Amino acid sequence: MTRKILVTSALPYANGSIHLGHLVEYIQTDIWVRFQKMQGHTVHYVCADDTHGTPIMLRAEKEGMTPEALIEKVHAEHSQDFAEFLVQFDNYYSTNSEENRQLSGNIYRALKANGKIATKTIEQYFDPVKSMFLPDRFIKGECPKCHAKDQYGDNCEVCGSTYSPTDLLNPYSAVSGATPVRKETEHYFFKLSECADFLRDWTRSGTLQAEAANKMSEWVGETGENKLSDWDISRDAPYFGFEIPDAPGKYFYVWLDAPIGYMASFKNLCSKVGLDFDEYWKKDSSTELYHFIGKDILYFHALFWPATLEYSGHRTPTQVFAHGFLTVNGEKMSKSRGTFITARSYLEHVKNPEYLRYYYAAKLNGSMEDIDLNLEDFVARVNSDLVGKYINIASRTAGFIAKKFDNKLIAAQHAVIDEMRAAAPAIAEAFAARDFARALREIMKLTDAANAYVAEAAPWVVAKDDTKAAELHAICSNALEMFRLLTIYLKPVLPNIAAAVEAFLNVPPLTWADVTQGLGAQTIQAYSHMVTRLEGKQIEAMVEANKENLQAAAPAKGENKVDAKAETKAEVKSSEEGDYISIDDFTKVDLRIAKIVSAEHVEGAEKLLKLLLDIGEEKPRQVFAGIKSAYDPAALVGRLTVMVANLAPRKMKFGMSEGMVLAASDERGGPYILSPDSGAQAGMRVK
RNA sequence: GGUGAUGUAGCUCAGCUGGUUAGAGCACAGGAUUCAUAAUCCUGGGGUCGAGGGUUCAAGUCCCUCUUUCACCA
Repeated sequence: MTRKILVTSALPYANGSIHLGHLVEYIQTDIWVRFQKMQGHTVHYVCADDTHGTPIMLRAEKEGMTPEALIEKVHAEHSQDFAEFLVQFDNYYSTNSEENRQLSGNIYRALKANGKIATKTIEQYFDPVKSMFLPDRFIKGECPKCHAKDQYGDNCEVCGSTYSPTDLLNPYSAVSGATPVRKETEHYFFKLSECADFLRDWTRSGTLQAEAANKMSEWVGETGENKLSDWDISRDAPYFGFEIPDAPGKYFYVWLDAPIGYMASFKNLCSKVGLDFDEYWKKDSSTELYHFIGKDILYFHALFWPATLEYSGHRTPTQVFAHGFLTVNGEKMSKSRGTFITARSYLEHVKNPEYLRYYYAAKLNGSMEDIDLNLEDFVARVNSDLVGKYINIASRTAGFIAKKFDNKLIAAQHAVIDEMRAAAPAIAEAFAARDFARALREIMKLTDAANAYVAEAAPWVVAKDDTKAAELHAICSNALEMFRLLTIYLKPVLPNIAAAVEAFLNVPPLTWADVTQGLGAQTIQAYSHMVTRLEGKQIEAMVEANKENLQAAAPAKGENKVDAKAETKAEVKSSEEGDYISIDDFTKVDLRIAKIVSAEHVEGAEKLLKLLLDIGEEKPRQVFAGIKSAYDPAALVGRLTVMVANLAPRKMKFGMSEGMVLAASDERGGPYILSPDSGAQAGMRVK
């Protein structure tokens, strides 16, 4: 029976590049989709860039471009990266689309008609300098529990406690540095609390992996527990997103319209190729809908999303497949170790995307466990399995067919071939269950059997005896039939190699059904090598290159809005490592607490503020600091900060600069100047 | 802190509802082979299955405590 299947991967945030962590998901999904297509099913694989929200708005502003221009640029980069990794979307769209605006509006109206929308006035922090309400991530301050400084508005990374931004002590805006004020605002809520019974049933009805269902039980609670609270789906202007239809100045929170982006991308596909949108999304649809996601966004896909669909009159997902994260060499990806590797960087150094596809496939088993990219193992595994075993079967036998038989095969027949055919259902089952690791173990076992067959049949011996030409012909034809069968099994993982094999064997694109059809008496093309070995040097170069990127304080690396936090933690950790300096090196730097006596704009300077800093000397130091973009001079006067007091004075266009103010920044924001704890006095040595 | 996962040979991983001397690939050692971009085949060494306790005729597999690593806590 031909199934109609709609598949999605999570939408990457249009705020950074695709990296190897992202690719776990797209490669996993792509393999599954290609497998299902080979089965003859009708499959549509759609995705899109997730383009809305405060981080995009602020980044566009920082880069001096419109959000639309930013997301267009990123969309082109993402599309290119995916294409080169052979991730074959049927449509790769954007959440900032007309289809999405309409669908989001329609769903909102349907939810409202269903009594699932409520409004509530809440009090939130407001940045008086930027005139905007601040998301939790953009408020920092002192942890109310452990008093650690500079913690985010939702939880403390030092003591791990969670709280709301209004609990923070001495809060400040991470956008402008200004002290935020509390301000009331009306927000729109989706009444998730009323959906508990539905969600309890839905999450336990086989739509989730067992581990994920457990996790959801924890969140949904038992009947009567009322663990779910309503979901805040609105944000105030300024916000880059969709304005709520009947609420001027209010915008849909990015996580409301992001999953609707799946629908919008599909709708766009429908208009291009003439599909029936409603057939796939109507309430009683008989089609199948699968979402591949990372375990970090289960909450959105297993609670908000099915509830949104259910109560807006749509079908709910058939299944949600969550996968784990990627570690590199057993640790979180780290920029300082050079293991925070972008898709682009991989393509530049390693080039062949199928190595990575194969390695990921060999590790993925359909569970939520993290998978490890061990770079040494990667090289060994790819070379051994792909080149040494699989490709070798053709490489070692095709020569005889060319030299002795004018590239003609004879019909193949052998017990090993039968064994390979018999394995097809088990391999298919493993692929379908997303246990690619098991599928590949089976396939490599068969590959070993093929090589053992060739070794035992010893065609190079048979070839020396002209009376045994028929035997030689049979051996090599058998081996190439085995090679063809293995290619069918590997095709979802290695589409390019499979295409090369199809050309070599002179056959139309292989499908799963071709397992039962023998190659027969067939003329093939001359063999040319299809895969070269991966050199350890390429990996080393890639890692080195990614280390260099860090020092260049380079362009934004990829981050999902949810990934972003994980990355923050990783960086905190990694900064403790790396090369060491001696204490003597450090004490050469004379760091002093400085009081900002005055701060003013510098005429003609785009980035600079002129500061006068009191460090206990007779006369305050004059320092030019490149912090104009983030600080209002008036807000700086009177603050304490840290300066380098023994930096050689430097003559600048605007006057002498007699030191340097320390500030933190990277692609996530900044600069943020430092502040000492209360009690510090101007002139104190920092050591 | 709470919750869910996780810890099996040097490395990466299998081990289903508990049942013979714990498996694979890679790496390593010895042998064979030379068709294949040193690939392939055969043989072998190597693990008190994170630690401790318990249930059972029998536990890597179930229960408890501790511990490692990861994630989530909207």
